[in-house]
Amino acid sequence: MSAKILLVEDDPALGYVIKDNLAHKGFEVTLCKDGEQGYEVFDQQLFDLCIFDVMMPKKDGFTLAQEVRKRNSQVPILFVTAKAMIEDKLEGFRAGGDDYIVKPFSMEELYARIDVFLRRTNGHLRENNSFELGEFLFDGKNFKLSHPSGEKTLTQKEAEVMKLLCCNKERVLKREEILKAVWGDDDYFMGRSLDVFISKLRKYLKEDPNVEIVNYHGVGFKLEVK
Amino acid sequence: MSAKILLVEDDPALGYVIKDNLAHKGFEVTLCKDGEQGYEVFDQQLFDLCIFDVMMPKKDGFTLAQEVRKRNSQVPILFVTAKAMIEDKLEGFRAGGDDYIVKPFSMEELYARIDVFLRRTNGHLRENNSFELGEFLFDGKNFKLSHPSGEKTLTQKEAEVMKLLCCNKERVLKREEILKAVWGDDDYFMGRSLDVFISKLRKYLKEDPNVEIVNYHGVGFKLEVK
DNA sequence: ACAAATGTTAATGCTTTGTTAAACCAAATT
DNA sequence: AATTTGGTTTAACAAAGCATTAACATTTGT
Repeated sequence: MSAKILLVEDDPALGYVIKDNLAHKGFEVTLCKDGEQGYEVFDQQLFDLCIFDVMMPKKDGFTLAQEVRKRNSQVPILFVTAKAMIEDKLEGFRAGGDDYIVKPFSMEELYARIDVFLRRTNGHLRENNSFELGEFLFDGKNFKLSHPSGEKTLTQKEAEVMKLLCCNKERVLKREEILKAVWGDDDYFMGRSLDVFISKLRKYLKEDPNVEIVNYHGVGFKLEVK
Repeated sequence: MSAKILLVEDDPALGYVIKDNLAHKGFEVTLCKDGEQGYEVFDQQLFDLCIFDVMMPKKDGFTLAQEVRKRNSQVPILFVTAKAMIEDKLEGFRAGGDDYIVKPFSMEELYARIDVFLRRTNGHLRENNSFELGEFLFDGKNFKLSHPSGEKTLTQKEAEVMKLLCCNKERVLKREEILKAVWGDDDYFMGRSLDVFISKLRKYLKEDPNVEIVNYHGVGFKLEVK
C-alpha cells in the first residue's frame, strides 16, 4: 500500500518537481500551494507523512505544523527550509520527532529522509501511544483506558478504533477511513460492526461528559474534548 | 534514586535538547562534547546508562564503547546514529546487549529505550538476571524460581519465557514477539506450545495471587504484579 | 412522512486460549 | 545397543472471549 504524502510548497515549479518525482517512486502525493490550503486538505484526509516548506505566504510551515500537532496527530513532518534557518527552532522540532532538509537538496536526500520516517512509523518505533482525553488517559499499547473512577482494558478492536480516534482528535474521520484502517476493508456489515464499537466506546467514555464521539451523518465520526 | 546517564554528543544544540529533556524527566545527565572527554568522565564516575553519538570528532562512539567495555562490562550503551548506518555493525552491538536509535528521533522514543534498559537493570542485579516478582525471586541465570514456600528449577524453555516476561513486566508482549524471541519463528504449533508453557508458569506462580500472567485475547500476554 | 443512516442490545458462532495427556526426541545411563 | 529420563511438541477437547450478525429503536435529512 503506497504511502500518502501531503506536500505543501508555494513555489509551483519546485512543488511540481517534487510531487512528480515522489509519484514516480510510488507515493501518493497531494500538493497544496500554501499553508491555509494545506490545513484544509490535511483536515480531510489521512496522511502518512507531511512535507512543509517553511517560508510560505498566508501560513508558514511552522504555524501549519503547530496546528497539525494540536490535532494530536502523530504524522511525521519534514520541513523544507531555504537555508540554515534559525537552528533553534528547527532543533526544537527535531526533538519533537520531526526533521528538516535544506534547499537545495537532491531527490536522493529527500528519499532518504522519507525512508527513515516511514520505516520508523511501520517499524513500531513511533509509538507514543498515550493519549489524554479530558479526565481519561488512554494507553494504546496496553489497551488501558483509565479514569479517576477506575480502569478498563479494551479489546484489540476497541483499542484500534480508539487509537485511531485519538490520533485524529477534533477531526472528522470518514467511516470509510476507519474501516479501511481497522478492518482493512469496507462492506455493509463491517460498517454496522463499526457502529457497534462506537457504541461500546461511548459507554466507556460516558464518565466524562466532556469527551464525546459525535456522529456526522453520512460522513463519519469525530472525537471531541470540550 | 535517579539514574545517572552519560551523554556524549558533539552537536551542542542536540546535546542540550536531550540533556534538558532527560533532566526534566528526573535523570541525572552529564553531557560531554566528544569521545575523549566522554571517556575521562566515564572513568571517574559510575553511570547507569550511556548514550553515545556514533559520529563524533576525536573519538567516535564505537571506539568509545569498546574502551568502556574494557573497563566496565555491564553498563548498557545506547548509540545515536545519523542515519541507517552500517546495519551490521549496529546489529553487532545490539547482540552485545546494547541498542541504537536513529536520528531524528522523538523524546518519546528515547525514553522508551532508556526505560527498557533501566527496567532490565531492574532488580539491581543486571549481571545475574535476577527479578523480583511479588514474593518470588527469579534467577534467570540458574533458572531458579524461589518462594518462601520452596524453590523450583525451571527448564530451559520455561526459563526463557519467564525471563522475557520478567524483562517486560507490566507490558503486553505480543505472541509473535515471544515466539520470535524464544522459538525464533512463529507457526501454529509453536503458538500452541507457548500456551502450554504459559500454563505451566502459571501453575508455578500461583503461590502468590498477586503475580499473574494475563492474556490479551488475540494479542499476547502480560506479566502483572499487583 | 419516508427512506436512509445510526444507536443499542442481545444471540450466535467462530477463534483463541487453557489444560491435560500422549507422542516424540535426544541425551544420558546401563 | 537398548533403556531410561527429562523436556518439548502435538493432539484433543473444554472453556472463554470477542467480533459479527441480526433485530429493533431512534434520529436525520429530504
